[in-house]
Amino acid sequence: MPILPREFFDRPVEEVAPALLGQILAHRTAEGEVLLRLTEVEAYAGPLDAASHAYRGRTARNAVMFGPPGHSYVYFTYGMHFCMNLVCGEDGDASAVLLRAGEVIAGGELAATRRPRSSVRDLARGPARLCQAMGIGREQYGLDVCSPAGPLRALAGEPADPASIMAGPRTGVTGAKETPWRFWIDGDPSVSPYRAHVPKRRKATADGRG
DNA sequence: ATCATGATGTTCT
DNA sequence: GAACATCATGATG
Repeated sequence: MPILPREFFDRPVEEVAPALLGQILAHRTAEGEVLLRLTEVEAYAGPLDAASHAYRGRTARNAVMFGPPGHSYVYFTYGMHFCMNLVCGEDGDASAVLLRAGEVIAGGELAATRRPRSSVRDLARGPARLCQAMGIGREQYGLDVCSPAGPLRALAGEPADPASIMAGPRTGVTGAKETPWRFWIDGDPSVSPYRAHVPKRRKATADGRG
């Protein structure tokens, strides 16, 4: 299976994101390899996008976003989960595509070991589940997915039929709520349910009740 | 199927 | 201190 060339990622992020649907993410570890067919993604467009991690400029966490395309941006969130992006655009654009869901097409046994209580359908249905099933964590930060010998690679699959690609608002973000940069394959069972962002309530309210 | 809620700790203000 | 690109679970229809 051929690898995706760097030029694939070196385009505007809103163009790369839908093109990623149907492509394959492969991750090889000592335990084996898992292959995932991407079915749902979200585009984030650098410092001008209020929903992007690059919105307030470069930090230690988002540094890889400001580098060349075709690299992985992995971040830790909610105290327990990892999510994974692929850097897009020209070097310095700081745009990236969040990998939200996919279908495990090889290495399902290994993926199931990593998510023992999950049904097959839910193995990579959601960005944090995807990372868990694929074995993605801090160690995979900044890897070049266009490197043929690398452990983490983006492979050329069967691109999704353009007629089956849907677009809508991004999930769980507070800024730029309207921008329809979530893309998914219509009707695919591995696509995650949409959830609008809800601010968390603190334990105690300071308004005198309770 | 939906809804509500607690868990957890890093990052940024 | 507050926010956070989430998930599992338990209640309910």
